[in-house]
Amino acid sequence: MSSATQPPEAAHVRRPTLDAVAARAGVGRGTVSRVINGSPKVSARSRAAVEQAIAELGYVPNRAARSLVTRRTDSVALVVPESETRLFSEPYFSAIIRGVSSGLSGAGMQLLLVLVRDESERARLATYLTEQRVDGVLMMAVHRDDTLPDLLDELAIPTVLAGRRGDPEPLGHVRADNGGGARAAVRHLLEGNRRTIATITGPLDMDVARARLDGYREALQTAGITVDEELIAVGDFTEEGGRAAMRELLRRRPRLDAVFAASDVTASGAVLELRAAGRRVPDDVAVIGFDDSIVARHTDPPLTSVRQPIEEMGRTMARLLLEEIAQRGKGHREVVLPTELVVRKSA
Amino acid sequence: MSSATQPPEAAHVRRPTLDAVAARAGVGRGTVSRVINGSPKVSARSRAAVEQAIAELGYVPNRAARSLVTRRTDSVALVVPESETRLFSEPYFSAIIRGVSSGLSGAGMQLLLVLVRDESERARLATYLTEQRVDGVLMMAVHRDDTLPDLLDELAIPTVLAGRRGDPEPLGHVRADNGGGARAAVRHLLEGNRRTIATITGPLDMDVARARLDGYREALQTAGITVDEELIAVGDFTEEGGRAAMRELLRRRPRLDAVFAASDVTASGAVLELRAAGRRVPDDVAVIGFDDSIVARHTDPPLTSVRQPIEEMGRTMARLLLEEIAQRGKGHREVVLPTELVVRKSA
DNA sequence: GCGATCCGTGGGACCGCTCCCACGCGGCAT
DNA sequence: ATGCCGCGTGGGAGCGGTCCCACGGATCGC
Repeated sequence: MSSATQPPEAAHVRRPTLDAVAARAGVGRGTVSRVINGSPKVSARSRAAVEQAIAELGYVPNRAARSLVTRRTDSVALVVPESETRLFSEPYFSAIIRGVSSGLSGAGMQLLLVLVRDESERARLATYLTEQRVDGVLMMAVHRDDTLPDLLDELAIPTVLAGRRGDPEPLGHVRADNGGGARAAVRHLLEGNRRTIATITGPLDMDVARARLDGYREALQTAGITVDEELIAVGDFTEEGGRAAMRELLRRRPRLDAVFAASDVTASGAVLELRAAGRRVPDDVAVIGFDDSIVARHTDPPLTSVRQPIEEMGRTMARLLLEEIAQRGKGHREVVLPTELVVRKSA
Repeated sequence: MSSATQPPEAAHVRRPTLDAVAARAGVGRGTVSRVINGSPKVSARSRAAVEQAIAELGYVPNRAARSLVTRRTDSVALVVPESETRLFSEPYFSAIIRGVSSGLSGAGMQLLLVLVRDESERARLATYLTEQRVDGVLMMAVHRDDTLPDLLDELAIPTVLAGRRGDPEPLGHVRADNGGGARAAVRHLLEGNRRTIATITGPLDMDVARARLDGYREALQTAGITVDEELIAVGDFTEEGGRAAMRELLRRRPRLDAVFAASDVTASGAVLELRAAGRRVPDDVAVIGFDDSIVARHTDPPLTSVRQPIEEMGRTMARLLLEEIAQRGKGHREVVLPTELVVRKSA
């Protein structure tokens, strides 16, 4: 396009400024600014002139200049404890991001990804957030004793959590209906005429784990079955944890005929251990997982599992955050999204 | 901490500015700026005074103001075609992000995540990048005919790709030694006395797929075996593609005794199909996958697979990009990282 | 017909930083 | 003593927007 007289190191061409647009359109800076920001107080002819000038010049406002004066950055941070990216059932991470990104797109908001590796980085993040660097924060995988959310609350930075730390949770958050999912799973097992139903939980300092355990209890009680505490083993969402818990359960209650695991990975560990013990799945023992992750489709037999609408959760988080940013205090809500039992071969 | 006389809606406390620091330290603005940016032309006593003032005030420079004048944003974008996040062996995505984030941390660079959903978003991204919004761009999953990289090249925006579009690739990029990994896999099969070794490729418009296929060919030729084109089936990295390709291969060459698949997911599809056809894995047919993803550990039997150092790739991408940003034109390099065969039960 | 009202507009002030120029001052050569 | 050099330094001039005030002209009511 451009001719040969350009300097070879053309680095960073100067982009047209608002002044340039104003000059070309034959109006003042203020008017151009108004057009860009959609103010109604502009005559039709001025608006047309400005819009044409913008198109001709290929003008795009400078973000830095704008945010210097507006004190808004038009970007939000998604904070993820690095330790969790590995542990969490893998697609979860991608799906949340996909959802958040989709919920943000259209609002012209940037997504900043912040992985927190260790305590020192966690401290640095605190400083970081204290600057006026983001308009809001999304947090994944918050533990019960995590203080970062409190800091955010204190700094009055709009925040939305994925899941809650406890009940009640003062901050806005989105979560799946973990209890409902667990109840559905146990109900399914009962309908399959299983009577001695065990469960392997997640770490009980996480609300998801507690909620799933509570759902398990409720479903049994509703069916008029007394909960046998010996049928409850604590896991940690890992495969190895699932194996260990399963061994323990088999020792305590050898005649169990079903297991509800709080994650697919845990369930896959349980299946391995059951097979090692000579039990057939689902013939002797039925197994249900949670998450409906990729693992569920690839175990042998494929796992019946509770699906949570992860991408939808991400999208909802973004929506809540945008609302909260737009009108502080109006938000601070919680949203619970439905789960769904996906029946495969293991139960 | 603060007393009760504060207004209830304390929103956005005014942070101290550089002027405030200068006043407190009893120096000029210029000196404070020099200290912050590590200029050597500051006397020890001035520096000490400034540093103390900064600490006392809890001063943090305003990013927007700085980048307005420096024309740097201190942030880089990671561009990911949304379609790929689903398709790609899942942990890949997380691992790259983890690596990039780790490579970026310390350099004080922000990571912007940009998922490109469709063509319209792709076009918008072009505009977006034309603004002075990021100092550099990382791109994942580039296809052969992707024009975005060319645009970036044209705009003189430092860019590093994950993988290359073709050979040669003018842009800086990082990739795994796909050919070497494939050769190692085939060699392993040969050492296990397999002689009729088939392969299921990925989509051949992607360099990774081609490189793995080439590695397969080379390993056979090195062993003095003529490549039988009927033993090559084209897949698409999906499970269903793997099944279809496997069916086709069994039809063409019923007596094959090994399969090298270009991804774990493909391999898992192949295993399912082999079992459906009554073949035992690995007894009758050995199978090797690629990626060493989570899927590999959970199939039955667990897959022997070629591991690529994904996180390391992300880290390296970040490093190359930072170098390129620091001194344009010096970079533009390519880095190839080694792969490694992980032997499990399937071969 | 005249003042009050309103609408659209131009442009100064400012956001918080970096860049750079000019200046003061001490040390050294002359 | 005089000049020169160079090191530290202060502060003015922007960077490219938004905000808001003041102003001109058309409209309105009486």
